[in-house]
Amino acid sequence: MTTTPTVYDVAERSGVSIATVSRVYRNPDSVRAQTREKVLAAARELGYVPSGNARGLASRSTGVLGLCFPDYSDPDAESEAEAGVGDEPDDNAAMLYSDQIIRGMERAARRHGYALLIAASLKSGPETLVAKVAGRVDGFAVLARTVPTEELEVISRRRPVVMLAGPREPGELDRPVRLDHIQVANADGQRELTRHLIEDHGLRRLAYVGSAEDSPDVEARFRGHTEACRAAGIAVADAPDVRVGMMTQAEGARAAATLLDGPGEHPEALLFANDQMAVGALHTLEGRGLRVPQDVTVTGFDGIPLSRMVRPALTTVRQPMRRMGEEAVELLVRRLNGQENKEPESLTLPVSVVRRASCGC
Amino acid sequence: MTTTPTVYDVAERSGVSIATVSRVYRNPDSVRAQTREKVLAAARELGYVPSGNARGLASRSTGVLGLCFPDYSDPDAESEAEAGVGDEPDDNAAMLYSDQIIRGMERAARRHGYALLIAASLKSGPETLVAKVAGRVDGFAVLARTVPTEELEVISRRRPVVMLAGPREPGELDRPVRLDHIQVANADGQRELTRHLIEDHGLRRLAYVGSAEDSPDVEARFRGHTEACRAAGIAVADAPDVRVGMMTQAEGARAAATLLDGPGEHPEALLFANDQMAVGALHTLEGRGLRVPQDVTVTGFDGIPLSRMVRPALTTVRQPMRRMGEEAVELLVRRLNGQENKEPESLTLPVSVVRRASCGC
DNA sequence: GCCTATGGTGAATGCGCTTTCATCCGTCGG
DNA sequence: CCGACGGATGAAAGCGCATTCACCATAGGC
Repeated sequence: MTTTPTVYDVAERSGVSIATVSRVYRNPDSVRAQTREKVLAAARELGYVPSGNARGLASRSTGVLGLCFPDYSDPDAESEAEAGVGDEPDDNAAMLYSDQIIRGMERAARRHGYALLIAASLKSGPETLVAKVAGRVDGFAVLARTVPTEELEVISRRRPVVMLAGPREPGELDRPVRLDHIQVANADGQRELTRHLIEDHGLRRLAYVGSAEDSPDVEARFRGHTEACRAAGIAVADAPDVRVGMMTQAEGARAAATLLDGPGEHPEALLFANDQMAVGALHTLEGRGLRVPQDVTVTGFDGIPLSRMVRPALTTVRQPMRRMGEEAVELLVRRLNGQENKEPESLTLPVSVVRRASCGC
Repeated sequence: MTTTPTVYDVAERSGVSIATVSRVYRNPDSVRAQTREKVLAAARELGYVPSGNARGLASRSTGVLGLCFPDYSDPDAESEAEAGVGDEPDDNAAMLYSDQIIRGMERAARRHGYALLIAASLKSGPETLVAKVAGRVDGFAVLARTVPTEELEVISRRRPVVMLAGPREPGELDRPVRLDHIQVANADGQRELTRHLIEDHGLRRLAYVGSAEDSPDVEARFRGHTEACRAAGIAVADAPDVRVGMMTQAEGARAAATLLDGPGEHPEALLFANDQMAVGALHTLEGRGLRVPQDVTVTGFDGIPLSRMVRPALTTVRQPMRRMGEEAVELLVRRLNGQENKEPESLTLPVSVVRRASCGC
């Protein structure tokens, strides 16, 4: 690897100008076949690989879309899993959320001729994410509040940005940042699920487990739950019955214990704001000899693969995460094709209640 | 979006030179705090986002690593899944192979300060992949034979490339392309698993199901199987007992049926070259009222999450896919840090037999 | 009080490519 | 036989940044 060959080298070797070399790659038909072959041969001999940077710089576009997502990784769980001790259910399942989005975006991006640049937010350097992603892509998606609002504000003035889940309009109330936005019908889904438990299964004593973080998604889910309860004349508190720190299996197991150990009769149904926690609860219940759904009903939210693998299979609300990734790309592509100054769009994807064994269906 | 601001605009607005603006981003400490603030303020006002392209061009590196993987997508399965009809087990599980690698690479890349550019191979334009990925990254990994050997040959002369799984040295025999290479101990794993069935469970009539494609991985697994059989004095054919086209659940189910319907006593154990097929076989067996493992033993290979969710849980060989992704990044990073002209490395990652219910453990 | 460090800054160059615009040559109509 | 015309190619001007190198001021050192 002395010095990597450039258009100049290829041009010289094939006896043409750099403009022609460029044409061979960008618009082969505009070059005489014979000339083209000469150039390609020279390129092959030299091991010429066009510089994406130079190309992007000169043409003012990269052909790459980006995705920023939060740093879910738990270093401890990670190393433990790597060590090969036991199966790593939590980790595998937990990742699927962002994985599905990646998958969806990748596929849609490919259809439109884009590649996908992914980066998890690093809490390190100040402008790390901006530099790493925003500067290298034509547009990108951000998972919830991965990127500081202020940065988003600056970037979104120059590049299409679509926010996935999370708040509709981040930023101060007086100066909101308006972005394209895609979310799922969290409230609708949970409302329907709760309604199902109440009306179809005749359950009345429901307990809801949400998260402590300020998550618009979880709030919306709880709101749906509340609405369904109110509609059925069931009293509900203003806040979830239990709030956990992280929405993991371990926390779900703990929350279940808390609810069962509470005063009075235990709830007939434990509703969790995600599947992870619900699965954790299943373990707790099994450990205590309580049968699901005969003794207690358990439900989740998300529809991760794990939810249908556990016994009993989990009744949950399926989120179309892959579709969300795809829609994000579609939106970005639309923006890049001349819709720059249209008003921000907000898309709400429908969810579906998946009735499985854990609610008695 | 009139014209996007550049260093020049920021420089002018803050009354400094472009060199200083550049310093503010690349090496903040080398600029007086007061000057720095001025610059950052101007940048904020203008909505300045440094151009990754220009940066990469000037500094001759991108800070991005790449991954090319095959286009697994099955459009039909896809749309069906999106339509929401039923759960989509096959799809979810099938993707995990590359997802795990992505995850591993992403994480390792992040640790080293790189972002990850992913692209599935498109059979379209000639130099698509090269242009899209190779030109934009500092180095990249290729999953098996995703990229035409000839392209790889050219690219690898200029960029670190590591091949994941697949052949050790692609290319013509007389002119092999030597790349860094990471694989798993396919033969070891299968040998150990087969040995386990023979010695620990006393099974003798084993049937192996592989794939028809020319896959070095599957070949290696079958070789391990063969060795274990020979070592135990059991006769085996030169080829798998059944070869399927794609290694899917459906094909696995079909293969199981074929084996059970064969002449004479049916095999005591069905060994599959991956988990997908084994899971499919489980369905077939259940449908016929055969108990696993009492009537038939079933094993897989890969250790995908699905393998432990099914009933009975599948005995299999776990591949450290995530680790493979991580090692790929480590290798690339090492190359990028001055090991350019070292001999190609080949790394074989250990696998582990996971004994679960489907073999009687 | 002169000379040398030292830290902060600006001028200028080049990274490798795309993209007009101009040029050249051969061809065709008159 | 001449000018117009069209296709293939070359010349040259950036694209936005990093990076010497030179420069200037100030701070010490003698």
